[in-house]
Amino acid sequence: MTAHAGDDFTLFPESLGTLAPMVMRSRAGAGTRLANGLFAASLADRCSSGDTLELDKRPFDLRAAAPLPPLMRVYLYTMTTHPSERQQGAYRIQIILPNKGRHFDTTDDAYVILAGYNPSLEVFALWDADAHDIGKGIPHSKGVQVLEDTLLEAMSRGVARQTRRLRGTDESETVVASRPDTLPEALELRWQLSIERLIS
DNA sequence: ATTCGTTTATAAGTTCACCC
DNA sequence: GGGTGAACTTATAAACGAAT
Repeated sequence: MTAHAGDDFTLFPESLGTLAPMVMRSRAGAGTRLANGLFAASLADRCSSGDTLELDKRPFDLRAAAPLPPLMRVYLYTMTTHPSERQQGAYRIQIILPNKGRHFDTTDDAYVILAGYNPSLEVFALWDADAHDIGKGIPHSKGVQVLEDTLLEAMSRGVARQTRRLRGTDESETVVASRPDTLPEALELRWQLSIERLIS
C-alpha cells in the first residue's frame, strides 16, 4: 500500500505530537514526509532543538545530543514490499538521490542515515549509507532490502539487527530495524557499527 | 536456481499560469 | 481576486537482467 496525502494519516501513531501540523503541511511525497516527521518526533527528546526542522526536504538534517551523532543527515524512504517481490517476506526501499546526485551529501561532516519506514508495520530500518555509497556511488536508483523477520523482531523487541553480505564485495553490512519509540537506541547502535567499520 | 541490483514505467501530488 | 486547468516534479511500483 502507499501513503498518500489525504488518506493514510491514521496509519501513523500518536507519536507525531506537535509535529503533526508541520508534517501535514508538507508537500510532495506525503508518505515520506510523514515518515520524516515521525522520525524526528521519535528523536525529539534527544535532539538539541526540536524546532527548525526542514521536513520538506530530502534529505533533512537533524541535530542530536550526547550518544548520537551531532549532525545526522537523514535519507528516509518509504519501505515497501511488492506482490511480485522475488524474495518472499522481503521489504525494500528504493534510493533515488535528488537532482542527479551520485553520492550522499556529507557536507559538514554529517552522519548519513539511510532509512526506510513502513507505515503498516510502523518500523524503521537503518542501513549503512557508507556501505552503499561506494565507488561510483548510486547510479539512478538503488534498492536495498531487509528481511521481514528482522522487521518483526524489531516490532517485538524494539531493536533488531540483521547482517547481510553485499554482493561483489566481501563486506557485510548490518541493517538495524527499530520501532519508532526505540529509534534513539537503534541510531546509536547504527552509529557504533559505522564507526567500527571505519577502523577496520 | 535463487537473490540482489538496476532500470523503466505508472501514478500522485504540487506548483505555476491563464481565464473568468 | 478567485477559480480552473495544465504541466512538471517526485514518489511508488514493477520488471528485467546480472551475479552468486
